Amino acid sequence: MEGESPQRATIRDIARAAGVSKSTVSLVLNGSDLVKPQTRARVTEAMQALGYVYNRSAARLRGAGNPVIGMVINDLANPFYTELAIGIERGCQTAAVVPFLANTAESPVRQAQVIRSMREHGASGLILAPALDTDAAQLDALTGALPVVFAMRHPRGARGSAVMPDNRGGARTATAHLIALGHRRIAFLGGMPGMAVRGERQAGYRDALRAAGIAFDPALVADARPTREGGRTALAQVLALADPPTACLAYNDVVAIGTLHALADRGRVAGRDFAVVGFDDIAEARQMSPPLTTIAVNGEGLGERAARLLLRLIEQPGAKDEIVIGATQLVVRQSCGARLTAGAA
Amino acid sequence: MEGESPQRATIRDIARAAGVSKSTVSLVLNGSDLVKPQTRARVTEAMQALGYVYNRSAARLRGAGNPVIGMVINDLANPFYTELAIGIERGCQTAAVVPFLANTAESPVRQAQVIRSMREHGASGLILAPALDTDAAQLDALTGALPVVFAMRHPRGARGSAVMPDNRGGARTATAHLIALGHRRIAFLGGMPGMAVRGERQAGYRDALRAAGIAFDPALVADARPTREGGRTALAQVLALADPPTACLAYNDVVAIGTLHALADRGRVAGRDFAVVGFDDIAEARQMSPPLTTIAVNGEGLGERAARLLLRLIEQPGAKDEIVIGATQLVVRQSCGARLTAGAA
DNA sequence: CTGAAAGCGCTTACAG
DNA sequence: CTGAAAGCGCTTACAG
Repeated sequence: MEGESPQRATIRDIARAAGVSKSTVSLVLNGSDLVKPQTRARVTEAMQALGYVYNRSAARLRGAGNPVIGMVINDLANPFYTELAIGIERGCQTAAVVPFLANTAESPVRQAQVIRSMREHGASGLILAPALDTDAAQLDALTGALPVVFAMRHPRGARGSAVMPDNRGGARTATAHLIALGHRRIAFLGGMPGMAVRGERQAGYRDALRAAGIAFDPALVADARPTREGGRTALAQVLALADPPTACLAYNDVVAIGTLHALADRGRVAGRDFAVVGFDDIAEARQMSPPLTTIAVNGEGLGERAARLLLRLIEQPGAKDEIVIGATQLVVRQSCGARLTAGAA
Repeated sequence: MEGESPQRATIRDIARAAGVSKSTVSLVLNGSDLVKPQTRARVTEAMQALGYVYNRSAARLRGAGNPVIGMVINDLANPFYTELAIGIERGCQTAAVVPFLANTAESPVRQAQVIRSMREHGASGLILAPALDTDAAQLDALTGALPVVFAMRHPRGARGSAVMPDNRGGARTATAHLIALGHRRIAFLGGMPGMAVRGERQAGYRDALRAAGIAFDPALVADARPTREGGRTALAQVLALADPPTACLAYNDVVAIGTLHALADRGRVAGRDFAVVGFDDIAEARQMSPPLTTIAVNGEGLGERAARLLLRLIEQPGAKDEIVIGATQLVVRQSCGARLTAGAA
């Protein structure tokens, strides 16, 4: 039954065993209907008996078979990017392609290495959540003629498609929500200058302020690394102000969660003593105490769309690059104090 | 400069351009010192000019070059497994190998598919954090003669190496810590019956109870999915007891974090009103409010060791399988109330 | 429906 | 030090 051969069985081994030619075996492998059912059965049996496993690399060398793609993620330790990666992987499943994974940890140097490596390993396309400070020109040189779709960030000037959420619109909605709740001094917390995504979210924040006739106060934006720790320090910074804010929009959920913890440390409760709204809606957001109000971006969905887009680009070499902007949605939970304030209003 | 050719340049293109033979190009590619420096320079220039990228698949077909490996993860959405994956990926970097990634989401069916797929794509070995209810015999058939190293769970009877933490010892230490703090009624929260890792951790918990002469009370163990949500429900279950516990050991950190949130919801503060200890020490644990006392397992380190072990197994086909058990360490923070109780004692 | 032949991009002896 | 030749496991026309 098992008959595990020492060497991996090849197409010619099974041809010999089934008493047919290599071509015939290849035909059944590819599901051709040129093969007589009886022959096909003999071949299939032989494959079972010899424990045959198809060699896709050999097929690909000859120019056939499913592609392999590379996913290059800037920060897998951030739950949002994990969700993105899960979505990409799922998008690949349906097409029976298997993705390479690399985590660059925001290092452009590492990023260059892995892109090179993935190309050498035969990746037919790349999904790239680019590292901070990625140089567009260098990237173009690296990716060559390969289809690439950027996720979340699109390095200015780089060639390629992209899928990202409506950062500006989402931030505008979130801020408007806070304003509707009666807040006038609203901080923008976390993220570092130069982060493109943060720039967009901050623009949405200012849009909403302007629409409500609230002057933008630079003292209310606190830079910090986009981590839980960053959220803590950013909150501390604005709370120390002479005229502190009563609410904040966080750069992302991880930062927002940091602020929630920092609030708890001070014995203040989010949603009652201070309003916080996040961005991303990672799985964790719903689980917090109090549950985090946030802008849902659907990271898995974005990942899946990126995968599908890339697969299409690979299939149709002439296809033009595309930018897809995913819709966002305000998810009201408790950290913004909506119910309380709404009830009081 | 750029000269991106329509077709990918091959070794013979660059041979022609440099005025040498294919063999010579191959030699410089592999860093042989049989090539005159001047010749090497000419070849290297030609590679630059033609934008040559090495085709590792072709090399591997011929039996050379670095391997590619597959990492198959049961639950990438759990931060612990993300850390494991990051470690694996890092372990691969040093050896210049690139890993395939698949997330099985605990589905043995999906797991079988991806293993097959990765073999077809030429993976020379597998790191497997197996899905629940993985059938050892079926798995053995799937992995064939391939080196495999299991991470975290080793399906009973399956062939392969493994790297996992000292679950029993860690749980024993954690429980003993709680006992030393004065607790007598200590719950074991989360995880489902049949999970191997949970069995080990629970055994350690009972070891410590026995050593302290505390009778094991089955009412104090609450099954629940190993998620934040599971942690909430498990805590609710034991708190509803007539004679509720004053402390708990959670199956893992994610569960522990769920209990922390559930406590906060009830206006109780962990470490003062109730002691909680987790298991894994994911990055998040330190960030909680209050910070989570837990058993550090070093997920990234485990992943890195798994990668190294696999690489060694691939390199030395004769090598025997190995089981490596990683040491664990109690990290005392605040959720166990150590300082308070210790001060009071 | 099936077989013989060429070739994908490399590496590896084997000669020179 | 460098070149000609065979072969890794497949697929693809091309004949029969």
